[in-house]
Amino acid sequence: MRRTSDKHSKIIQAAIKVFARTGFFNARISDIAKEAKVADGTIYLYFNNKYDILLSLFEEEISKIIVQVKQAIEKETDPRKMLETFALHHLKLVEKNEELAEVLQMELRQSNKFMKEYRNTRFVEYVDIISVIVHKGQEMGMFRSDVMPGVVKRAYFGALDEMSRLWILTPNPPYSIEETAKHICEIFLHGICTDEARKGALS
Amino acid sequence: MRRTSDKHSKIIQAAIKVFARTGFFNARISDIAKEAKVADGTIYLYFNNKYDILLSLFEEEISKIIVQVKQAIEKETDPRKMLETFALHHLKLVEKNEELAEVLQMELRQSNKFMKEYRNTRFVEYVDIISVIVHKGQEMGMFRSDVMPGVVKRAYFGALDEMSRLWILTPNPPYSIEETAKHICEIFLHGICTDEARKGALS
DNA sequence: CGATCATGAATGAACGTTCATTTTTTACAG
DNA sequence: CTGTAAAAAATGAACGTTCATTCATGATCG
Repeated sequence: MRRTSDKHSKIIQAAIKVFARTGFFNARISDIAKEAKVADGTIYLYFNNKYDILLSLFEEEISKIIVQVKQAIEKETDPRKMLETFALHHLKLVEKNEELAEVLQMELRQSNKFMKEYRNTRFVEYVDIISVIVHKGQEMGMFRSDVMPGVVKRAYFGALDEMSRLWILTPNPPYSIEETAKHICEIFLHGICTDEARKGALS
Repeated sequence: MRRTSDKHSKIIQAAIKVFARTGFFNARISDIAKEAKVADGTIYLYFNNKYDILLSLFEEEISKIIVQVKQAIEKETDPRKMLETFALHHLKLVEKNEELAEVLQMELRQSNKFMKEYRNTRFVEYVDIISVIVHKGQEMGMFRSDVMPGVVKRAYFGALDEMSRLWILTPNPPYSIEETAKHICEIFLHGICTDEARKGALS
């Protein structure tokens, strides 16, 4: 195995750039090769095909993210704080690595082919971080026991990911990442109703 | 203009089927032609190119949806009920027209390029239905004035759309559409915290 | 020097789009 | 109502480009 140059990750990093710029289908292998400063053929020494690059990219990068988020969350004891930490981390990715965020968000979902036929366990693992937190909060009597962790995890993830889109798509976003993370977490924790409305007529 | 057969919409409907099945980039014009029972060349009498089909599809179908949702919401007076109605409508699309739901969902994310270029106003109009409701609720003193409608609309939409994915991806979904719509709305209205946690330490 | 790694030109299949030809519709005169 | 000719609509085979992938050759390493 090449060690000194580590072509494998050079290619992955190049692919992130190119996929983010042009999208998976419009990306040429030759573009990735050029970006990675290797020959076209070299890519096929490290990956089976174009799709395999996308797959590996996803596996490797999301694994790193999962580790980081889990570490950050372990530092907290309050499930509410944990949820906020998750939100912050999720949104911060746009700031830290916009190209990766774009690829993870846009390209990986261009077709449900990816989600369907390839049992996407890594992705599930990521979203399950949320449901574990929710469950913990329920055990502590802090979160309502009638909310379904399986729904909350998707809703929370979906809400955050949609916000990510905003930053990816708009040049100068109207909200800061930190305030938005807090805001969304706050909404999920306490809802948008006023206390008066809360007491009043049924939901 | 041909009236009796209306090739335009026949092609659009065929495209929805084919795009849903294979995704935009893997879809062949010849597939759409076959599905619509027209010749390949005929498609180019009605659309400029492949991309134009996607664009038209998007515009036309989302316009119909907007009209329907707005009508349903106008019947309600309570903003909380309006939010629930929106959720129900959004999720119901998977039931009513799964293929369209799939296309709208993945192509929306996929073609962020097209969001950028075309300033996708129809989509914005759809999501703005939510922010209008939130604003109304705030004016009525029913929703907290410190929540930002611009964030809530995205979060709510994102949460719902992520749930849609569940039904599109999983053969036999664990939750019913109606209960999920209610559940998500309920979470956004009141939050997941218990009353005890609410009173306790800060958020 | 044998083995491993890298190269990039050549290959071949795929597919969006065009356009010469055919079919259908329309208009209208007898 | 019928015949007919121009216009409009539809067809699908052919074109030409684009690229993923391969592999014979060359470079580098141990």
